Parts: sequence; C-alpha cells; structure tokens
Amino acid sequence: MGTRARREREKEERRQSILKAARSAFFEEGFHRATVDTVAERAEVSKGTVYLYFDSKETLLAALLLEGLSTLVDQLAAASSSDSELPADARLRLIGEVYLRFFQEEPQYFRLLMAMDRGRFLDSVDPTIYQQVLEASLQGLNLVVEAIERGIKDGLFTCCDARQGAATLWATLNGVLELMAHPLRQEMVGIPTEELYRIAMETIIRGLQDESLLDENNHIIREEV
Amino acid sequence: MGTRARREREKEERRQSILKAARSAFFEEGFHRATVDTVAERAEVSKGTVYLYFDSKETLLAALLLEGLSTLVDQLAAASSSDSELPADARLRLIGEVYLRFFQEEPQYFRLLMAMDRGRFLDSVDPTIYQQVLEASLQGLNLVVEAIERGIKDGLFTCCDARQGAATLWATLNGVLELMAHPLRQEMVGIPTEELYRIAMETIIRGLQDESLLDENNHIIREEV
DNA sequence: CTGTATAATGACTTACGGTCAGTATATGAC
DNA sequence: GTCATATACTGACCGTAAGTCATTATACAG
Repeated sequence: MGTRARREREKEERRQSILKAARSAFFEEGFHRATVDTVAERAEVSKGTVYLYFDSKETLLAALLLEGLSTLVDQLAAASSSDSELPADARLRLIGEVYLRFFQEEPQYFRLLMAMDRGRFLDSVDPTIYQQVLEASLQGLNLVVEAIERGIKDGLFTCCDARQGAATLWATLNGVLELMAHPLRQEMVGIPTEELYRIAMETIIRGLQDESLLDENNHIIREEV
Repeated sequence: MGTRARREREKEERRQSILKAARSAFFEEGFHRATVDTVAERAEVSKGTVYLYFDSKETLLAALLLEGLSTLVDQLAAASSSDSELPADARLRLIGEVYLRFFQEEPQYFRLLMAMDRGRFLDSVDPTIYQQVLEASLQGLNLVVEAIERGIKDGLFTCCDARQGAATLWATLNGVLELMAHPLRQEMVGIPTEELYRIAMETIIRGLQDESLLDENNHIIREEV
C-alpha cells in the first residue's frame, strides 16, 4: 500500500505551504517585522506546526534563501553554457547581466540575503541548510571561475589566477548591489544602479586583461611619441 | 553663573558614558545579543536614562557607527593629503590600505556596520544621526573621487568619470570585506582576505587606466606579431 | 526654606520567538 | 466495527528584551 508514500508527499506539501506563507510574509513585511504567528496564520496551521517543520524563524529564512539561490544558479548556469564559442569577456557580461536582472526582478531575495544576520545565523540554523546555501553560492562562483579560466586559456586574461579574478568580480558585483540597495546611499553615489553595475563590470573586465602591457608599478606602458 | 554651561557639560558626559557602555556591550556580545539593560547597568544608570539620551537601541548603534566612521574618515583624509606628489594609483593604494587596516583593527565596527542595514533602521533612528552617517560615508567616497580626478588630470586614468570610478572601487573594497567577513565564505573562496583585497584593488586600478589601448569591445589591442 | 524645573528611576506593558503537555487523526491488527 | 499505537497538530504558556511612564529625587532660583 502506498500509504507511506502519500504521507511523505503530504508532509512535503505542508512544508511547501509553510514556506510559501513565510515567503509572502517576509517579502511583504520584511524579515524582522514579520512574525512567526503571521506565517502560521497564513499557512493555516498553528505556530507549533511551523516549528515542527522548521527549527527556527531563521531556518525559514535560510530555506527561502536557498530557494532563491537555486533559481539564480540555474539561470547563471543556463547563461554560462549558452553558445560555447562566446569569448570569455562576453560570457562574463552575460553572467553579470543575469545576476543583475535576477536582483532587479526579485529584489526581495536580495533584501532577505542582507537580513541574514551572521551572528545568530550559525546558532539557530540547521547546518544542513546552511551548507546547501554555501554550496549554491560556490556553484555560482565556479561558473565565473570557469569563464575566466577559459579567458586565460584563450589568452584574453592574464592578470591573475582564475579563482582570484572570479572572487574579485563576485565581490564587486555584490558590492555594487549592496551599496545601491539602500535608497539613501543610491542618492549619495548619484549614479543609477544599472549604470554603476555595468561600469564596475567593465572595469573588472579591463582589469583582468593582459598585464604584459603593464610595468612593475602596474602602470600601462606607453610608447614615448 | 556658569550653571547652565556645567549642566550641558554633565549631560554630554552622561551621553558619552552611555555610549561607552554601549560600545563595550555591543562589541563584546554583538548588537543582537546585547541588551539595553546591560548597557544601562554598565553605564551605571537606569534603563529609563538610556532612553532619555537615545531614542532606541538602534540609535545607539548609529551613534557608535558614526563614531567609527569619523575615525575612519579622519584616517582616510590623513592618508589622502599626505605627500601631494604621490601618483594617483599610489594614493588609491594608500587609501585602500588605510581602509583595510581599519577594519582589521576594528572589526567590530565593520560587524556593526553590517548589522545596520539588516533592520528597521530608518524607522527607529533619529534622522539627524542617520544623515550624519551618510555624510561621513560621502566624505570617504569623495576622497576617492579626488584621487581619481587627479589621476585623470595626470593622464593616468582615462577610463571613466571619477565619480563612477570611485563608486566602483568603493563597492569593490566593501564587497571583498563583506564577502570575507564570514568565516565559511572565506573558506569557500579559499583566498586569504588581505590577498583578495589587494588583488581586487590592483584589478580596479588596472581597469581605471587608459582605454585608448582598448577597442570597441573593451579588448586590449595587440599588435599582430 | 520652598516652589519649580529638570533628571533619573524601575516597575510595568507589549511583543515575539520558541516550547511542550495535551489532543486529534490516521493506520493497521483483530 | 473497535481498539491500540503512532504520528501530526494545537495553542496556551514561558522567557526575554525593547520601550514607556507615573513617580521620585535633585538642583536651583527667589
């Protein structure tokens, strides 16, 4: 009898419905404002049930984050594997654009990402989920590493180790998004987010390129005219 | 009679002692874990008094942040104005190093900075203090802008507008520090923080340089041999 | 010395994350 | 059908911590 199988499925459905409730609650009110009681109410279960399926409020957040990250990584992977003849720099731009679009279309995920408080997180979140979050991040990073490795192989980039370059680009794009996530800082910088994002990306791409043209001070060597 | 003046001074002293208590409490236990009761206890006043001087726990955080930012900006300004003959790229490195050192020596301020955005900051914090925080950030950013402007004037950088370049560098350095602020992500990236920081800085500095060597695809133009 | 303004207090309120003893429901054996 | 057991669910309750406010203490002016 498929009783057990059905049970399993039903449990998974419950889990999903709680997750869905958490998503809407966190997205609408923000992680800090939203309460677990609200989540329970929206999922039409009791608070106890929420805690039956998730260890803590932060675990719910981690699960949502994982969800968002998975989608992102899928999109990045798709962009990454499209047209194997694409030059490395174009591929990096493509990856960057996917990343930008994701956070423009799903700004809430980015907000949640930033709400993830490092302090309490490690204590209260199931390490498994946490590990998965890191795993997904790593996958994203690796796509960039691969693109840069390819650029190095093709002789386009020679500046540095692929891993270092990827981490730099990653940090930069995140840095821009984080910097501009705040309306007031956006105003402070005075450049539209998209524009700064693209400029930053081009700056990095230039920076990754041939250093054979640079002297020991990292200055471009110019021919004296 | 100087009664009024003395009163003012005593009030300021109270304020400072509460701030000092908050600093030690937040630094030792982290913002979330630390309680206002603890702060009050350490300052040897009642909780009510804390709220007499500061609107909310988050306002205390903002005040501390402002303190840290001021120190940082002072250090940046000092580095920025030293040796007016320094080439622009060296000046940027100097600024970058000051920034790095600050957050290595005062990692708590960075932790607090990161705790800041993740909350309902805007609601509960006196806008004046918030404005000052932004003001200080802007000063820091402007030092970078000036350095780049100088580089542009000297013909070293031609890639882009100084403001854009400064925002890019700023975002990148922040991005690296934020990325590496987490031990597990540090492990994920697999590069020591300092190293990645410097590599990122060099990448940007290269990226800011002459684009006359680049074609319309932002590729370095090589002479065919 | 006394009335008034200012400063300080801490018991109290409210809110929310998290728990758990108890209840309901489904399953399967007879 | 009925009962025993396992599993799922409930919501009253708890502990903690931010924030408030009626009350009290202190300092000063006249």
